Amino acid sequence: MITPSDFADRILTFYHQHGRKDLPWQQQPDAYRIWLSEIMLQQTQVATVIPYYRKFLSRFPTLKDLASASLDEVTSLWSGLGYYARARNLHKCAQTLLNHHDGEFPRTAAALEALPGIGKSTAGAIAAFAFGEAAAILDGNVKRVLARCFAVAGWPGESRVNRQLWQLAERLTPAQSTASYNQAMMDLGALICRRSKPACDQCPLEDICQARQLQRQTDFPGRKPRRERPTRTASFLVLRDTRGQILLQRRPPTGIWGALWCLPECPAQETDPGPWCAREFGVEATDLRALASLRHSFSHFDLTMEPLLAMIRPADCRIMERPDCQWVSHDEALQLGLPAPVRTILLNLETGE
DNA sequence: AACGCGGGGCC
DNA sequence: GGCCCAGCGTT
Repeated sequence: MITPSDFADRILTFYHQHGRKDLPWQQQPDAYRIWLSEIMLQQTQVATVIPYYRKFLSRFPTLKDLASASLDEVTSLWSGLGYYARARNLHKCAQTLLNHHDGEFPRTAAALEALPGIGKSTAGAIAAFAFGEAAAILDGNVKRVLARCFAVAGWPGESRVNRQLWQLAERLTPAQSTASYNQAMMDLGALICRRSKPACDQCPLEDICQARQLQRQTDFPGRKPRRERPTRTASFLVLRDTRGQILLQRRPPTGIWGALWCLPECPAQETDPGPWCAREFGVEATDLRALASLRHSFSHFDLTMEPLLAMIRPADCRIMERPDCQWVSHDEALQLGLPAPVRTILLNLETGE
């Protein structure tokens, strides 16, 4: 079995030869930029994150700017990136730092982990990249590299497997050059030790990788047990007044699309959306017309969305007075924090009529 | 159509 | 500590 120091040497050599050193958040690697990028990189690939990262940094150059922004503005910039709890936690974390930490990030992984949206791996990444702490990380890339190299069987979602991988990660992470090592492990997972078609001939661990010796690379890490995904259907109302304004409703603060602006969702059991509209919003919807339905998948169910276009009678246009609702123009709507499929429905409205 | 991806919240 | 929740992009 390879010694931790030989392992780290190989990874660091790989870093110097092939590691990514030109990512946007590596240019001025302060804690704010590292944190922002790490939160975005949870569940999301580098290529997707880059435009969002630039947008955020340009609108919120400092932690203070982010903390003093409204949640609405943060979710609006986050719109389309998914897992919106990350945006809520990002905003909350910025305010916590301003209010309780003198506007500074704590400098240890242990203290970082206490902040909203920062778990063990993200804490390790920030501590290592921003402050040089010898903290281990275990993101999806590192899990794949370690699971293959050491043939760790089982799905990392199982706590036994997760513990084993953390133990390996911590044992192998070097006390020096930790940031380069961590970056290299992520790069190795993302570029070489890919989920499918790993480029083993370019891997610095090729000769010691147990999965490769077994010719079973893609069996590691073990897959998440399959579960069937139910399908739900719901109608979403595009209520338009005579001036072409549209009614949007804010989602509850947590849960699906939490705190985002959405088209009013008419429950599936409502056979006739007209009366529901009258009860719920006190408006009379006329000229109901079905728009093209779309399928949207969540991690644990599929949603068939059936958009319904309806007119609001002129007399009803402004009777709507609810704090969770607003009438907006088409263009204003697109500026808000909308779930991706709602954005699609509104964009189709322009072209698809 | 499957798969992969970190963390929070609840019990 | 175990279980559920969550939204995209990629393959």
